[in-house]
Amino acid sequence: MRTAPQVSVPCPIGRAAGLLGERWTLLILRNANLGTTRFDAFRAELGIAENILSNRLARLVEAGVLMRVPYHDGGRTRQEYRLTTAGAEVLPVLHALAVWGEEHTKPAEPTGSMQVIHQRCGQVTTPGRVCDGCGELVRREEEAWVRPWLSPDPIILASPVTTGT
Amino acid sequence: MRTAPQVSVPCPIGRAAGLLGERWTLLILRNANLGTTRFDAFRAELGIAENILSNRLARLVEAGVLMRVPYHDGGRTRQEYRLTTAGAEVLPVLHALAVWGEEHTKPAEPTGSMQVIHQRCGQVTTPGRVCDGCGELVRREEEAWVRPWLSPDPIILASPVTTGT
DNA sequence: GGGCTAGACTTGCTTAATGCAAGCCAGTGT
DNA sequence: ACACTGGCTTGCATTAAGCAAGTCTAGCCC
Repeated sequence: MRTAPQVSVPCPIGRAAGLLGERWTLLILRNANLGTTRFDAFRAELGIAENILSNRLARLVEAGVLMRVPYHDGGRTRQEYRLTTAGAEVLPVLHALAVWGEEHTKPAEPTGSMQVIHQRCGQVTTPGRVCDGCGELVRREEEAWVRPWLSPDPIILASPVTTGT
Repeated sequence: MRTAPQVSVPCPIGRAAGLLGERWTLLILRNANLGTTRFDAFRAELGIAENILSNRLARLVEAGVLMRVPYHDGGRTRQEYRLTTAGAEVLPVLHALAVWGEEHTKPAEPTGSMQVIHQRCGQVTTPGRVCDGCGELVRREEEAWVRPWLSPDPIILASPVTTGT
């Protein structure tokens, strides 16, 4: 399959789209930002075929967007896929997609729509940098998403593995 | 090929990604936002196969993101593809991708990087809603992109066909 | 200590999407 | 009358995606 066609074009949008615009990739990153880390969890949440998931995760690790981290599970070592800083920084892309999708597409059956909450002030805000409610910058650690078709509880965004925080 | 798998899921990001995240779609919309309207121009600029382009344009028209508009070419009628409001509103997605791509990907050979200019104040700004230079909201009509690997001249964004403006 | 189970993958095969080349059609310029 | 251009469509080969089944590791349970 070799590296995607657009990954080294001069246009940054082309390069970003070459990686992020592959099928499943944005969905994987969405869920990773919501805290999913394990192979099986991605598989179950997205309904993606396992070979494709394996392929996508490998590509995202190679691109430095996810990082394979060993973790301890009842005494044994397993792997999980954690966001890197680069992975966390696709958040604005997800925000933009959420806004556009909310505005210009329709779900099959009406459900409560997704909401972004600024935990610091408790207000619902439009996905973006600044809170509609209090006007402050929404820091990632203070942002939570409500996805009512899954659960009424807000989900705080996952923090990236940082070699530095 | 039927309508993409994710287009009616409850998550707006999934719906947006189901449409925009198809291969070529973001690139087509990028170029449409930069003023490309004709089939042949898209084909030449993107190097996309004609049957795929035909398919994508049809899908984007169906989704209400582009609109097929007849135009006059030396006496005969041809078709062009113009942005609708929905198409113009993918701009924030393109901005977010541009920022991410600039930050986290590398071109094959170093070229001057893409810049966004706020024509009102003349400053270069980070792609986004607010101008870094003057602090004002950047309106679409005041925004121009410089893509130095193609030309040093700024390109003003295309305006959508509006049934109302 | 033998079988069971969970997580994380591979492998093989089928179906769908992509890419390439060629062809078509209407109007236009020569 | 003929080549040409823009905008397609059709056919066929190649590549990617989806599905099912199998593998491997290592605890865990009795």
